[in-house]
Amino acid sequence: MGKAPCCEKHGVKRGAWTPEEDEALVDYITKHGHGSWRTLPKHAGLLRCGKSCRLRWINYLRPGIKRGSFTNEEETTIIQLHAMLGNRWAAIAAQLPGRTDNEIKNYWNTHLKKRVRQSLGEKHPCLLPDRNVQSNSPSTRHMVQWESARVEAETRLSLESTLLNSGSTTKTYPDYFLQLWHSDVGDKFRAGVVCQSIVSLEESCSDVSLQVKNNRTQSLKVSTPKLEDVNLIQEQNASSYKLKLEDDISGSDSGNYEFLDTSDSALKHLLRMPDEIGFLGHTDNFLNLLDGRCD
DNA sequence: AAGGGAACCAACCGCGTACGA
DNA sequence: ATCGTACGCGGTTGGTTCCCT
Repeated sequence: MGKAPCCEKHGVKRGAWTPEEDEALVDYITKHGHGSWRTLPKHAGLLRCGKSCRLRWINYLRPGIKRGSFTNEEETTIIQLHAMLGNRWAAIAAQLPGRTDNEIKNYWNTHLKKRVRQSLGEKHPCLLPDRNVQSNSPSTRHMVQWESARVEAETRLSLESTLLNSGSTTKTYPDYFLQLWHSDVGDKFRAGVVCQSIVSLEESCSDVSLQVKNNRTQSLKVSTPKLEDVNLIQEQNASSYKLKLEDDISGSDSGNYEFLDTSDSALKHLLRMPDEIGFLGHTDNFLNLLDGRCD
């Protein structure tokens, strides 16, 4: 089916919003609610497309938006959640009241990614793509980007595999997701925070994507648990969890670069993670979880 | 002082999906 | 079941500001 254009291109203003436009948008939404974003600009007397209005409202004008620099606690939360969720900015933003996905995404790309990479590079150089592979050739750069993505994906998969094996070992680490589960962020998930935002989180991870080689992608629909199921999720036993994880992983073939979108599966498993699963180590900083992988 | 590159961030674009007809 | 529409999300762009030489 054809994709409908988001808005008429002619007669629609673009670029930075003026204070007058902001005022008009705020006034209208305050009085009438946003209703249909598509028709809102017309009703509010704005020469903007609905999409633009929605973005402006959500990212800037909405009440409760927290401006200014991120606190250390927020930074830590972002880093830890990103380790679990990947680039699911909306899901991460759901854990940071007053922060928008766009803001978090920008902050990650401009501040945190670099810092985390630096930190990883110092402690765990093997997790970074080969720094010697640098080229101005577009094709080579493209390959480097692919390789970088593949390394990251394999690292995630490897960590998840380690989780599987942990049942038969008494080694203290590295139960990546389990440790995260028992970290500060995991505490928040288990406590009320996860209940408040469970809907948005579940919405954002309602599909598990299966990356197939040759860039073919197919979607595997999974059912979205209802709020009342949250308690049940907590009660699932360790063996069923492990079996589920094994099922997911056995369908992938890391050698051929077929792998689960472990960001999604990780969150899904986290939300189903039973308390009974024990783990013997604990650390607040997820970077520490990688200790021992490179040594 | 100037200009060039880097950093930052608001806004845009395209895709996937939910939902109603 | 199919199609059309609207919405939400993540990636990307481009304008502005900052910083260094």
